[in-house]
Amino acid sequence: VTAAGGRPTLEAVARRAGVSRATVSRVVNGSPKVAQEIQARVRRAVEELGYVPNQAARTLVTQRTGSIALVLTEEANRVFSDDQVFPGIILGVSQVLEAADRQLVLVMAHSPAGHDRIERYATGGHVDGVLIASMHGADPLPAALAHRRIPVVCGGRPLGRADGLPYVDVDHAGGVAAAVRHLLAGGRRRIATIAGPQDMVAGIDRLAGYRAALRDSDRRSIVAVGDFTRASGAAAMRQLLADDPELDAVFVASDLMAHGALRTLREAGRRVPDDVAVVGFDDTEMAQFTDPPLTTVRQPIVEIGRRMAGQILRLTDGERVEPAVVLPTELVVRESA
Amino acid sequence: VTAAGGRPTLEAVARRAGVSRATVSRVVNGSPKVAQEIQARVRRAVEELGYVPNQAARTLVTQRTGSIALVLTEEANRVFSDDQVFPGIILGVSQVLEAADRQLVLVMAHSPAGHDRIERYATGGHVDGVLIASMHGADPLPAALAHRRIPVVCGGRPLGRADGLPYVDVDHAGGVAAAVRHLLAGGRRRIATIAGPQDMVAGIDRLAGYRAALRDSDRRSIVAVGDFTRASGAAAMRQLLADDPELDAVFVASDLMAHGALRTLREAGRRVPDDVAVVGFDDTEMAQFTDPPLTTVRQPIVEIGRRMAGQILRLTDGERVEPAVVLPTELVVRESA
DNA sequence: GTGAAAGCGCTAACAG
DNA sequence: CTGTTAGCGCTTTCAC
Repeated sequence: VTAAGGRPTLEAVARRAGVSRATVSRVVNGSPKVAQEIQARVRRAVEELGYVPNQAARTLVTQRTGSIALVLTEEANRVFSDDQVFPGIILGVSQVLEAADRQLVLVMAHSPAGHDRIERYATGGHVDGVLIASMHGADPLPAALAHRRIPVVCGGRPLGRADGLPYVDVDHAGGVAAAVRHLLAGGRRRIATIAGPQDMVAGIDRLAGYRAALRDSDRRSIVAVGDFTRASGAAAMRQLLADDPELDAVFVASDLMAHGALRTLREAGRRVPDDVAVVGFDDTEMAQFTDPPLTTVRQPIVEIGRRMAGQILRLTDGERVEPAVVLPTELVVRESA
Repeated sequence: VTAAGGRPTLEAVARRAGVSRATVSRVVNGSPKVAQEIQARVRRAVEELGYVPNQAARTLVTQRTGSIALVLTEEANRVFSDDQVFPGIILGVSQVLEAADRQLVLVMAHSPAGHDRIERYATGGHVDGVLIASMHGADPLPAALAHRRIPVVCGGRPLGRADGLPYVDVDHAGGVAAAVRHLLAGGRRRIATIAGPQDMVAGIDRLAGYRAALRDSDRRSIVAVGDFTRASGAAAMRQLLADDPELDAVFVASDLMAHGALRTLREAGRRVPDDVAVVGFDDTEMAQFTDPPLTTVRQPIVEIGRRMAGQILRLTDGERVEPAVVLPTELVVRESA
């Protein structure tokens, strides 16, 4: 008795081992109450036939899939950017899930239609829980899934009212404050910022952090907004230079934008850090290789993924989790400031 | 009648609409031969109950899952690198699969044990086909899956004898040849190379291409080997400078290593391109922002993903595919050479 | 300890 | 066009 795909079924193994399906099932699932001798016989049959359990059948009865979805609702170019945020999260998540013998199912939704597909996907019982790693706007997906009683954990503090959904984020404000303090301690007087997009938590929180830090020190804020890409950083830096030619420092909300800003400064003939100090955010590997190497704020991206995975595992096991996990950030000083 | 998860079943919808399960199934699956009136009635019931088909049940009978696995068998740090190769492939694959209404299942195997898990995963009928995007050594996985009759497409020419498995790769040799020709045309006489790891196709093919191109021109080859990381590029450049202080050009097998090499050259007081010309490979976004911007070889990473997805879809539909798809590369000239 | 039997929720002939 | 009837391959009481 073999399955449609030509693969052997439980029945086939049972026949070969001369036992019932129930017994084979017990052995395969590691039930302790099966005689040693029979266990051995069954295992041999499994081996010889190359039997592998059919997941669909198993899921149908157990109502569990053993997989967790990681949803990336982003426009293509952002996932494809090299700030390492998404790859880092993916890495952290997969490490933990692999250790827990769960499958990671990466689901991307570029199009708006993709959103529906994902809801159907999760609701269809394809996965036991969902991790949402989008950091954009007020995403309705988390709430929609939660409403369907599907365990959800968000990466990044959810905007809008995804009331009480558990999330994992980093201490943006703390990192920015450290950066600004460092600039002030270095004697900088006109500290500008290149902010990230204001529909993303990272963009919002980092700009807010900058404003708060400057307010404390009584300096005025000088702001340009980018979208976390190098090109936007380069453009924002030009803007800033035009707005205030006297500026002597700039806190840039991402290393990528900082890279762009460095190029603009170079083209404008400003020396870094002599004329203008530059601080980035993310501590990408790249930051060590720019000219000059970038002072930046380190955030534990991979750890975010690990925590998210940890939380969702707990949730799918019916346990409670803390509503918010906020990981620390840290200033890394290099030559640029 | 609702499922264990509290979700409504086909039966529930059928009851509510006053028809049989079969009819509901037809409507849900878009069969044309159902009376308009009844269709409407069923759809309304579906809507009201918030019915979503149970995938496990569907898969159990159709023997199809509608999902494709993309396997990344790499050590963490490489997937986590910012050369954009993996993200690019993921992007391309997901675009095509999304358009075909198939789910992408990303599967990572960092540990050796993970390899087995993946084989079980695919063999367990979790997916209809497998895409393998590892570019390392002679991976046994592709052949193992193929042996299990599971459709497989490789990203990158498989090393070892994964006999006749279809793959998608780029024209490494062609790109390198263009790079070396460009250097020669610029009057460079001592052209070194920083090669990639020699257990990866990209590393092997690019070094072979460099050797072939130089052989044609009668110059001697000067080689250092890195592992595609910036740090290794920096180290290899130091090596090269020690080996041949007179060198006036270097072809680097990846932009990341080229970035590292640029830093070493800067530290050594060599001007680029005046003293030493540098050419990279990959055309990452970063290449436009290095100092100076990097001349490099562009490869259509996203397109690789798209093609892989296209091939696997064909395969799962029982069609034949060409055994090898090789995409063109192109030299992009900027200030560094 | 082990087997028999009853489904999990859905699709796909086959009748009508 | 619609309903009836078998299962898909597995887990899980419940008897023995």
